[in-house]
Amino acid sequence: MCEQQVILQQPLSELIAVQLRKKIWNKELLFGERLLETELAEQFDVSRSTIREALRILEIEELVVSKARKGTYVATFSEQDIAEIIELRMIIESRAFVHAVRSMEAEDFQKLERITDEMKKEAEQQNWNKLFDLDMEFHSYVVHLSGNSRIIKIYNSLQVQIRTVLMDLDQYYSSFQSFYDEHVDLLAGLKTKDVHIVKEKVNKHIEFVEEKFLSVAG
Amino acid sequence: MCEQQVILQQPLSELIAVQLRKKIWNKELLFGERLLETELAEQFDVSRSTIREALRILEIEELVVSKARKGTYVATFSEQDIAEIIELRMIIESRAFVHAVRSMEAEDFQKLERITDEMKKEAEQQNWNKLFDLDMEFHSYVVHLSGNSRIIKIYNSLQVQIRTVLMDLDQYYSSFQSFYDEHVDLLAGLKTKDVHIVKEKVNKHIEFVEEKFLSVAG
DNA sequence: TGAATGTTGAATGTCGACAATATAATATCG
DNA sequence: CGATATTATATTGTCGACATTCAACATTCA
Repeated sequence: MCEQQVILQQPLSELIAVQLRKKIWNKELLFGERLLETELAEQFDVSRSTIREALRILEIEELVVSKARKGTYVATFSEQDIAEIIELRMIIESRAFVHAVRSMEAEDFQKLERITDEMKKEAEQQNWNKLFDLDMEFHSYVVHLSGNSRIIKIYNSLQVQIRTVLMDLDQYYSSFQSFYDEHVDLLAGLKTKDVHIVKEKVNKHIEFVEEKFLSVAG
Repeated sequence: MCEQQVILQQPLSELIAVQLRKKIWNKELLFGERLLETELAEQFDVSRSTIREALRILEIEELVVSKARKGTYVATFSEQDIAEIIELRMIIESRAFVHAVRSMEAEDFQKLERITDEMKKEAEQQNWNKLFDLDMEFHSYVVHLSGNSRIIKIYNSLQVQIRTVLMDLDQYYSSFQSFYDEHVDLLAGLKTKDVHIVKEKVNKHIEFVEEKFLSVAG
């Protein structure tokens, strides 16, 4: 019962950043909404300095935009933004998948197979949230195989953005099955170990996601 | 004579970040050196909060590394790091140059020609600093043509890192002429408007820079 | 002697307050 | 009455101090 002193490994600001991210995903904070440091400080019961540092973290992820002496706002994603995100994703993933073809071993394939198996289950239960987590896990795993920490960092931020945009269409988005199929197809491509095929499948997959994207922005 | 109140458009932290960056480039701060917030605050005559925000900016550029409750250090660039930087640069630039082929117009070519002309002058005077500025300008210009603000942001950070590493070999680096020739060749490639040729020349150019890079790290 | 454990000093994390600036609301003038 | 100038308020930028944590050293005991 007693509220024990919590020992923090992470700075408080990072925890706040996580919470803010969730609030955006849950639409407790809306796109374009202004974020008042004072207000947030009171709400989370921390100082403004801590809030400021948390906002910087979100700014790196481009989830919020702040202008000097004007304030910080939850990002809005225009069609232009979405096009940019997709282009960047395409660049990183096509490189990563081609890279992966050369380096993937048995255990890597097992890992991806396990993920798609889970996807199948969640797709049947139409659990969009879990499905999306698995999608992120799938793609992250492949990107991580590249071993380039800078690219991985960029990709992580990018995924946060993608998730933010896609969370917007959870209720509209219904093709759970085809979402699963897409990943099975992608995995099958990797198994061929044929660079050309993989490249093609990755681009096709991203175009598939792109369609979903644009149905929101448009 | 009177020290007038300076009106700042930018936050102080950004100005501090610029100065810190220069200090690193000028080797007033060495790779791996620990940065004490208190010390820097006193040195720049600002508060620790301001220093902290400046360090976050440099952290995004991967010019410093900070570990929670441990401290922040000027980055060190291992061979692995340099390989990562080169890979990322290659990915971004090859895309950007191919993109540019389709969109470049007369004035863009004039701009690049003006830059290479200046490079020739500076190469003759063996002014490595200026030469490098022009190199950054040349490549930035092409990347900016892509119009993808996210990629541009990433590229800007990347260039800071590249510059940081290359500044290390100013005295060792002597092939000014070939550095200039490289860019002329690159520009000639663009003029052909042949995607295949451009791709090849970009990769060749980056390999050229890579050699210089690795001579430091190794 | 050496490993484990306290102790101390220094540096980061966090805080609340003040200063500078932008937005708004109001007043003034043509 | 509309447009501009002025004041007022709200919000970000900056500051210095306190709290917490880490690393190095000293101390104790096997």
